[in-house]
Amino acid sequence: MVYRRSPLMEERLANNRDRILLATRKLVAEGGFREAQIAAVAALAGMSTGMIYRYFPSKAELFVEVLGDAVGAEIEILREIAEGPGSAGERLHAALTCFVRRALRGPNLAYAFITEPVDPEVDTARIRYRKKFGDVFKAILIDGIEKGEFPDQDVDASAACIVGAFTEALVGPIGPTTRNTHDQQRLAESIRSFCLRAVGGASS
Amino acid sequence: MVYRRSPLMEERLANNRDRILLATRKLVAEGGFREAQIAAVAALAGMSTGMIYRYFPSKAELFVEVLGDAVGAEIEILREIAEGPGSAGERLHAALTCFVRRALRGPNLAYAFITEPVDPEVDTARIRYRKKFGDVFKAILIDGIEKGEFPDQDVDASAACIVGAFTEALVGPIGPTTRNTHDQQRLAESIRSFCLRAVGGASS
DNA sequence: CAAAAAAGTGAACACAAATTCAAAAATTGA
DNA sequence: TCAATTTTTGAATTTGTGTTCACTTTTTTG
Repeated sequence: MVYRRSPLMEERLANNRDRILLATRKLVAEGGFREAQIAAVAALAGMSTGMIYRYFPSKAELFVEVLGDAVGAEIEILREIAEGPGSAGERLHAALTCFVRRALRGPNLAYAFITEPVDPEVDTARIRYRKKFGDVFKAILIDGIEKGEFPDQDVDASAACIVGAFTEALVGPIGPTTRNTHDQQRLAESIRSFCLRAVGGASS
Repeated sequence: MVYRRSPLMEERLANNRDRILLATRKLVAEGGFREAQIAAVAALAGMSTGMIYRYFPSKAELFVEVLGDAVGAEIEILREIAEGPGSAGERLHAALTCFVRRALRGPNLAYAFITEPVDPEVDTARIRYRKKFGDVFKAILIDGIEKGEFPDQDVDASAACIVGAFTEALVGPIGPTTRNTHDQQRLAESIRSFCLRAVGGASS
């Protein structure tokens, strides 16, 4: 054999992979998954369609990875808050605020990740990731209940309800309406209050 | 002209239309929208594919109508509760119970109507219908706030949160898990408590 | 530079469904 | 029954993309 992958090449390959992911993310952020056809991704990444398949076995897996990366980042942020200092109520408050704000900042991306219709494979992943979001809240709830801050409750259901509540409250307004900062803050505040009351912590 | 549509024919036509709707509903209930291809619908309804297009301009519009009919029926039931007797808290309690129960009874249908990936046209309709669900709860909330039963709150946000909360809490378990009646009742109870606390009414 | 191997290309292919439409069957009124 | 008209059929067409693969280009090493 007279060819062996050099470190430089290695780097270029990794680079290509990143470019694909980046291009996909960008397209999804702009026009949702439906705008992110392989041809479009390839064009934006400046490579051929065939190339994509050198790095990802299928469009679905590419999407799942993009979804996972984005969700993973969000969860990391949330987890930091969840495991940080403060009472359970405070942390829940902070987590909710943070999440709603971030979702409103990138409406299309949020829509795509929360509910845009895609193929079943991607959807399965989405459900998994939603569960992960729930787990972060669940941890706070368990802690709060242990410390007597929150009343006893079905933490799985409550966690799911929290995720669902802001999901729904966000996606409605996200689609067509573009809101100003003031409205956004009010919305964030409303959702937060709802969830905090629901969980039994301080209402405002 | 020697052909004029007779009343008998008129009836047959209407019948065909109903058969199409029925077949579609059935297929969706069994295997979601994805199983309800035009060919399958036609086969189940006992007619040719071309026939479908005599009654519906496109698959999307057929789906929208099926979705609308099903949702309309649910909303009718909810509205009856909402406009019925009892305190706002009681009515909210009843409405939530009813909704969760009905959804759990027909899991696939609920899944299809709540989140199954479909094309954008249908999805737009779905968002509209979700809003309608929200409106029913919103009405109860407004009433309850007026009567001093619930604390003042952003009723739009709260309504959306309620819809989102049980939607999420239901769809998770709906997909793979088939639950027994006891679990279902617990789940219904959990969701209900969450929402009632959130709204500020009696907790249990 | 040359040969071997891998990376990269993009037009062609595959595929699954929705949709159409020319022809066949059925209905109607005389 | 017959001609006019409508309904019904289902094979063929269309459509939109994902995916492949024979070929070209680039990279690597002797």
